[in-house]
Amino acid sequence: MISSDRALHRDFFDRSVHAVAPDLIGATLTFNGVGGRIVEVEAYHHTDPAAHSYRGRTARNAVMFGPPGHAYVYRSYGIHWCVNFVCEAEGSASAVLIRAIEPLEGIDTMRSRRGLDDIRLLCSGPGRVCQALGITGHHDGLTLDRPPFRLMPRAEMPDVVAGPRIGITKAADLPWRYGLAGSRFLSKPFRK
DNA sequence: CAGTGGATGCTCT
DNA sequence: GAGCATCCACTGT
Repeated sequence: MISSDRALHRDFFDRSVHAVAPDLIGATLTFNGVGGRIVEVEAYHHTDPAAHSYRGRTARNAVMFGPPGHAYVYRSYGIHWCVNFVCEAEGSASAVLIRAIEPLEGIDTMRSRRGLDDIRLLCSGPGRVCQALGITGHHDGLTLDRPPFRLMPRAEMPDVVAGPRIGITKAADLPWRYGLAGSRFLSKPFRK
C-alpha cells in the first residue's frame, strides 16, 4: 500500500518511537510547501527522564498524550519553537524531535525568515527548522497527514548513524539521536 | 574551531 | 524561583 507519491500513513507513527525515529531520516517534510529532507532527529520515550511527558500530562505536553501522527510544538528557552512527531499508541506520550532538515523547497522563503543566506544554517537545529518552515505554537496538535504539513516517505534506504542527544542534562548518555551519515546539514557532527 | 554568556518567556515546583 | 529538548555573538587559540 506504500507508494512513493503517497504521504506517510498514520500506522507509520503507531510503532515504537525508537523504530520511527531512524525511519524518519531521509523522509521529506514540508510545511506550506517549505521544507526538505529530514537529516537529524531525537527520540523521547515517556519513560525517559529527559522527555517532557516523563512527569505526566500537563497543559503544555497534552498533545504528546494524544493520537500518533500529530505535531507537538513547544517553546524552547523562551525564544524558539521546536516541533515533534507523536508516536506509539494514544496515551503513550512518546515523540520524535525534528532537529535538522536539508533545505529543498522554498529556500528563498527560508532565507527571508531566517535573515541569512548560508543554506547550511537555514534548518540545522530544532529552533532553526521551525523558524525556517514557519511552525509556531499555533500549529501544536495539527495532524501530519494533511496540509499545512506534508510528509513523504524516503525513496531509498539511507545510512543512518546514532549518538547521544544534544542539549539535555537528564539521561544525556542515551544514544537516541539519529542522523543521515555525512550530511552537511546536521546541527552537529556525529562522533566516530 | 572551542568555550562562554546573554536573551527571553513559559512551565512546573 | 529554578530550569530549560536553543541560538547567536563574542572571546581566545
